[in-house]
Amino acid sequence: MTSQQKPFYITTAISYPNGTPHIGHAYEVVATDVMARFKRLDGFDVFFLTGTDEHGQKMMQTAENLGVTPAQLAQRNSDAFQAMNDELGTSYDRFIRTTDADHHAAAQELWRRMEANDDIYLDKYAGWYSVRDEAFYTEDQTEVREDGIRYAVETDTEVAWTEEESYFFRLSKYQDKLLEYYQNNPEFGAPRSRFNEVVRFVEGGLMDLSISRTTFDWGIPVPGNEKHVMYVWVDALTNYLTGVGFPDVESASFQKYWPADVHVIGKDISRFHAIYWPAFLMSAKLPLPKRVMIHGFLHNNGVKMSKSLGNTVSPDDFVNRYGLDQVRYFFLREVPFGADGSYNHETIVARINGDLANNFGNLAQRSLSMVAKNCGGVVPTPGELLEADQQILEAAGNLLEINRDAFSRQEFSKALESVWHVLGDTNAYFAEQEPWKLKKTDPERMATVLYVTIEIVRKVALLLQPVLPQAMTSMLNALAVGEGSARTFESFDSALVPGTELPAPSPVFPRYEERE
RNA sequence: GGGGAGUUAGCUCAGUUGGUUAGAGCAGGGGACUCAUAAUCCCUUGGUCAUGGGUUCAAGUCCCAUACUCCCUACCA
Repeated sequence: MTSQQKPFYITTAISYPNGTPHIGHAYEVVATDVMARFKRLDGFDVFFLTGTDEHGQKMMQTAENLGVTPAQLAQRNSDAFQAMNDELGTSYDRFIRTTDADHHAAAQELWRRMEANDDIYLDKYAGWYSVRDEAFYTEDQTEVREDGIRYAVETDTEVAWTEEESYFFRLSKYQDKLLEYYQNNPEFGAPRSRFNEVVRFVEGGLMDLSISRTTFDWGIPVPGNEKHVMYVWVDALTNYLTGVGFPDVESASFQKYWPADVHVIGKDISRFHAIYWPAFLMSAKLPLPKRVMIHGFLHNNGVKMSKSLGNTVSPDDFVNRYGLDQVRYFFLREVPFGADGSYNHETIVARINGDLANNFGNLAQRSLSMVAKNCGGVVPTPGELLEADQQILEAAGNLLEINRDAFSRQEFSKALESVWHVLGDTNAYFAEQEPWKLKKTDPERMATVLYVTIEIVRKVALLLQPVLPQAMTSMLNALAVGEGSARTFESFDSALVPGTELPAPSPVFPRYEERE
């Protein structure tokens, strides 16, 4: 890392660890990891933050039910989330926990800054409260039924008029400022349809936000009033600042990385990230993140996962069954990022066998094994390049720019599609040139065709490292590509050196075979 | 109730500021090849672009209506 490298700060949402991780968590983390790896290979100084959001009433309750302390529960499940990250090969730079000491300091400093800006006041939070739901409802969300008791319409639970002292954040003050920011930064929220929902919501008017609680104490105390703990979202969102050194705004880390380039989040929490978070930051007089990328949900065969249906799949099961790189590839290739997606066994196997094993794996294997058998196991020396050679090389050569462009908008499936288009053309090129015939008629021409083919495999392997880190390491090893800068995008436009000795090739992507 | 997105080949989806015979991948059918992971290549069958109107010399692409699907409408990725 040199100081000249451009910084790139990317985050996932932090997970609420009152349960163990599922496919949805894995999906988000993998996508973010791919983005981080891509940027690193492209010469950026990347900081990748992920972690767990451990405070709040639900954690307390879950802990109580399990007969452990909140801290114990948080530790246990946070560890499970970190283990998932490690299993998925996630290249995070820090795994943050909202129970970390520096995070306490950061959240309290954010609070003080908002307070100093006159955006926090003490009032009463009143409404129809359902003890069972732990939620307040507005009058029109409730109804008095025949028994004379008032119920929450949505959940059929009894409600009672309750008043609780609470600090409020002047969110209403930021309505126009937010709309102006959206207007001036049309790429702030993506995809467009999700961002529209956010904008419409703000246009509909913003009410001040209750940002503290007095009914439990598992949280970060409000500075100057220990009776209150911070609302969990004030606490949670601040993690993005803590991760890079806040409250020390003069620190090298904070100076370099803040504001964040991308917050990757799920569609259920877009409001917190695209409305509350920028408002908090405006209030605290801190720069705003550049982009909030909102992804969709994955459904098992179109059906939502649930424990009672018995169709839950843990990331663990997935990886053990299909393989890590295979799962990473499937996540990013199958579903346009931002849209909801569906997965099932057949589709996954089709991707693994069709795309990875057949189109790509086999192309590498057929060309490399010909090199091994007919070129003395070294990178062949190409002769004069014909038009067919130049065309296919040019198509592959364009891939880096195409991928940069797609990645800048987190369009992973588009990026991968462009790569596989070239792989398809390369298979056609290979078949058309018939190097196995040239072996007898024109060995020099054969050498050229093989060279062109394995050079394309090299370019593609470089590009696919973010998605397929393990397999592409093998692939680049098979091409005797050196470590270090030879494996970054800096070397994309260079080429294999004729005469370089190559190891004996073996298939990189096994086909998925059904068990009997 | 209000708001957003969508409805294109069997399946998953592309279709730029409206312009000639609507595309891709997978699946299906036929053929070729033998370097390769029974992989690959070539050819090919599939669409009245949800429905009904309208604007236009010209509409999948703009406008209106209808039907259906999904999502948002204040705290689970």
